[in-house]
Amino acid sequence: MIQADRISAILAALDERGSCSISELALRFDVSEETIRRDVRQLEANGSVIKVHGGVTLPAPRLEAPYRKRLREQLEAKRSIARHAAGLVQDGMTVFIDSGTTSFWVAQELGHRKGLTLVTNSVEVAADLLGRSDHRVFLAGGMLNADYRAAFDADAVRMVRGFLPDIAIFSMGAIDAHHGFLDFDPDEAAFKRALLDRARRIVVVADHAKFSRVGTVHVADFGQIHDLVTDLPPPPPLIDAARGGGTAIHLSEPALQGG
Amino acid sequence: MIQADRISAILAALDERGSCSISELALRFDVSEETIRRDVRQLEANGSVIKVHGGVTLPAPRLEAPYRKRLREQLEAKRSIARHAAGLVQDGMTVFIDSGTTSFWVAQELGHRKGLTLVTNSVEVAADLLGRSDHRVFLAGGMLNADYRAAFDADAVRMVRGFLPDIAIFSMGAIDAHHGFLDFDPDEAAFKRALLDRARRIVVVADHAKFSRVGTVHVADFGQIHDLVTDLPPPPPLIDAARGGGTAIHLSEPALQGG
DNA sequence: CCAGCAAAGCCACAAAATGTCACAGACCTG
DNA sequence: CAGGTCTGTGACATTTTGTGGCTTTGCTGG
Repeated sequence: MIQADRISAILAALDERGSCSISELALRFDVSEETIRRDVRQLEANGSVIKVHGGVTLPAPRLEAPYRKRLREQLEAKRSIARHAAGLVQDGMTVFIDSGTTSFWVAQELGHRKGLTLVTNSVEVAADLLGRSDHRVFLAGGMLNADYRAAFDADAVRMVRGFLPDIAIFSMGAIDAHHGFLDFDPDEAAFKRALLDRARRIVVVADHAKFSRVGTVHVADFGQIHDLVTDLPPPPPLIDAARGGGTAIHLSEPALQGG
Repeated sequence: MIQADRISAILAALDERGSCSISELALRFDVSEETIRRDVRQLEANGSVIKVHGGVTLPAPRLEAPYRKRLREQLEAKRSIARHAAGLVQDGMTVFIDSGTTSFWVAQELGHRKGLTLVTNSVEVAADLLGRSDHRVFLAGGMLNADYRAAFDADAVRMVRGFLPDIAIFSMGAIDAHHGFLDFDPDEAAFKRALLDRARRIVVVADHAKFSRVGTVHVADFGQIHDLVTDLPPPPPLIDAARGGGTAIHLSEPALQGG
C-alpha cells in the first residue's frame, strides 16, 4: 500500500468512525506509529482532521447530529446492503435514490459507475454524488425537512414525477408481514407513494432492525415492491408475505474484514 | 504488448482500483519500473492520472476542488462582506441566497437570526442552513451544476419564482462601470435575471477582485440592483455609475483578528 | 495541589524506497 | 542504412520510513 492510499484510508476510517487512535492505525496499516503521525500532521495542515492526544478526529462534524447518528447505526449492515443494491444498477441507467441513510450508502457505492442519471430528493445524497465521476444529478427541491435533510412537498413530488427511473432505491422505516412497507413520517410516505407508479423496478434497502420496528404510515404493499435487500433473513411470516406479493428477497454478503 | 496497450491497461486498472503502485504495475506488465514511470508521466501530462510517491491515482478521488477552492480565496474579505450583508436581514424576513461562495458565507452568518424563510438554489447553502436554528429552508431543485453545486435550469427558475423575497443575496462574477453586473455562466446569469423582478431588495456581495475581472454574460444594470456590499472602495468610474443607477455601495468592516 | 510515571509526541539521523536523468541498445519503418 | 521511438540500466537526487533519544502530556496516588 502506497502512502496516498494510506492517507485516504485514514480519512475513510475517520468518516466511518469519527475518530481513531494512532496505535490502532499503525497496527492496521502495518507501519510505525511515527509514520501515522506524519500522515496525520499532513492532514491536519490542510484542515482535513484534528489531532488529539493519542489519536485523530474529524473537524466540526460535516452533518448534523440526528442524521449523522442514523448514518452510523448498523453501519456495516447498511454498507453491505448498499453494495448489494448497487449491484442491481447498470451503467447508463436512470436511478432514483431517496433520503434514507441506507440509501445514502447506495449513492456512495455508485461512484464508480459510468454515465448514470441520478435523481434524489436528499441534499446529502446530492452533495455526495456531485463531484464524483460524470453522473448527471437531479435534485428534487422544495421545503427541506431538517431531520431527513430532504424535500417531500408538492414541489418535490412534481419534479420527481417527471422522471421514469429504471430503478428506485427506497429506505423504509419499518417492514411488517401484515401491513407491508411503513414509514414514520406522512410526508415522506406520500413522497414515496408518488414514485410507485413511475419507477420500473422498486428496490427497498433495509437492515434487519426494520423487521422489529412498528411503523405509523403505510407506504406500499408487497405487491408493489420488486426487491428487498437486507442483511439477515427476515422472520418467516414476512418471507411468506413477500413471496405471496412477488417481492424478491436478497441477502447481502457480510462485510469482508481486513480485505 | 505494445506501449499503447499497456497505457490503456494502466487506466483500466486504475478504473477498477482507484490507485496502483509503480512496482505492482511493472511486475504485472513485466517491464521495468522506469518504463511504467514514463507511461505515467505521459498520462499525467494529459491529465488522465495523478502521480503520487510510489504509485499513481485517478484525479479527483475526493474532489470538491473547484468550489472548495473558491470558498477559500479572499476568505477574510468574503467573510467581512458577509457579516455586513447579513446585517441587512431582519428576523422573520424571506431571503434568497444564490450559489456564489460569498453568498455561502452570508448564509453562515444568518445562523443566529430567528424565523427566517430561506430560499436558495445552492446545495451547499441548503446543507449548511439545515440544522441550524429554526429557519424554513426551501431549495430550488433541478439539474445540478457540479462546478457551482447548484441548479440553474427551468425547474429551479420555476420554483424560485414562486417566492417574493424581502431580500435576494447575489454573488457576481464581475462588475463593470460600463456594463453593470456580469457573470461567466449563461445559465447562472439567466437564473439570476429571473429573480430581478421578484425580490423587493437585491443585494450584490462581491469582493474587490470582481472589479478587475471581465465577465462574459450580462446579468443586470445598476438601476436594477439596490445595494452592493464590498470590502474595498471600487474604482471611481464604477462609483459614478452606481450613483447614477441608484445602487448604494456599502463598505464592510475589515475582519477583526483573533476575535 | 503536586510529584512521579507511563504513554504519546517530536526531532534528527540513517537506511530504504522511489524518482529522475542520461545514455546506449533494441526495434521498427521507410 | 538513417532516423525515429521505445526500453533497460546505472548513477544520482529526492522522498519516505523506522529508530532512538528527548520532551510533552495526561493521569494517578499521595
